Amino acid sequence: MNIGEAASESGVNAKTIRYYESIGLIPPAIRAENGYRNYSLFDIQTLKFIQHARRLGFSVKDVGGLLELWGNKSRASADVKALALQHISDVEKRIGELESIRKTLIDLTDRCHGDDRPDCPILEDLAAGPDG
Amino acid sequence: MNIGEAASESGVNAKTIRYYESIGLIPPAIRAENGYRNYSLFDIQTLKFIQHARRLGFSVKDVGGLLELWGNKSRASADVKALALQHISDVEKRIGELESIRKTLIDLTDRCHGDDRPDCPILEDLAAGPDG
DNA sequence: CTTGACCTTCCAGTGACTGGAAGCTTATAT
DNA sequence: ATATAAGCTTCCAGTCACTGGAAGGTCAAG
Repeated sequence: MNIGEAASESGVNAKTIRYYESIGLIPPAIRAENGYRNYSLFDIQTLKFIQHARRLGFSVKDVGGLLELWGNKSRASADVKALALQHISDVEKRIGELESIRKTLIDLTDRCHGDDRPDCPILEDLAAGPDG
Repeated sequence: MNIGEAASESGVNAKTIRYYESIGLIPPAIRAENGYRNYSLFDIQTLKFIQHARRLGFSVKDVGGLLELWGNKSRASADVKALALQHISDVEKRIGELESIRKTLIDLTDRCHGDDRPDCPILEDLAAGPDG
């Protein structure tokens, strides 16, 4: 399977596949006689795994760790769970930050009349800061 | 005021201040005879404004727009409000995505026993995909 | 036999900084 | 006075995870 087909099968962009190879996330693809990369069904499976983990917000580095655990028959599920739990905690932290930002923004926009008059509490508060 | 003091007064890293100058977010600082950048209280105010807007997750480009509106006496508050409302919608979208990711991750980790046995639903589901 | 769709490599750009090197200037301690 | 440390300058490189584009080789269809 050429890289284009591998891309559409796995859902990972061809350019991204080459990129993953270049950073060592996946091993170098076997080449055909013409130099084209050749992918097996297992490679597609790996790419899909990567895609799913990335969609869940795992960093590429974390995905590397997950791939290793995935390929390692003797790994403990505790290792995987630890990585996932840490990621959940990161995600929750980020959600909390965004919620707080959202609250502030809604508060600001509620107080801005939003017409053609020039005075604007949003700008005033940005100038004054969170406590002003 | 030198850049170091401007940094601690405004809360914006000295390196970041130079960066903002280099990309044109702030005008080039006036220089002292020794070549050092010199900042006024108004500059500090501007840097604080930038810092607050960045903390609320506005992109640097958006901050540029806000700064313009802030400095433009004839601007309409509607313009500011529109920018803020768009940003709220972006933030909410991102929160939604993260919530969905969080749900999936919690579901996965709940089903992973997390001990020293090697079988792990997290890895299995990452391999199988969101529907598998 | 040519067109167009693939594939290859390599380089550059994105956003928003951050780190570090090399070389000034200034302030402090002795 | 001098040594040292802190602070300033510029410029280049690296981060993260791609993405776009140029220049060129290969392949299948009309």
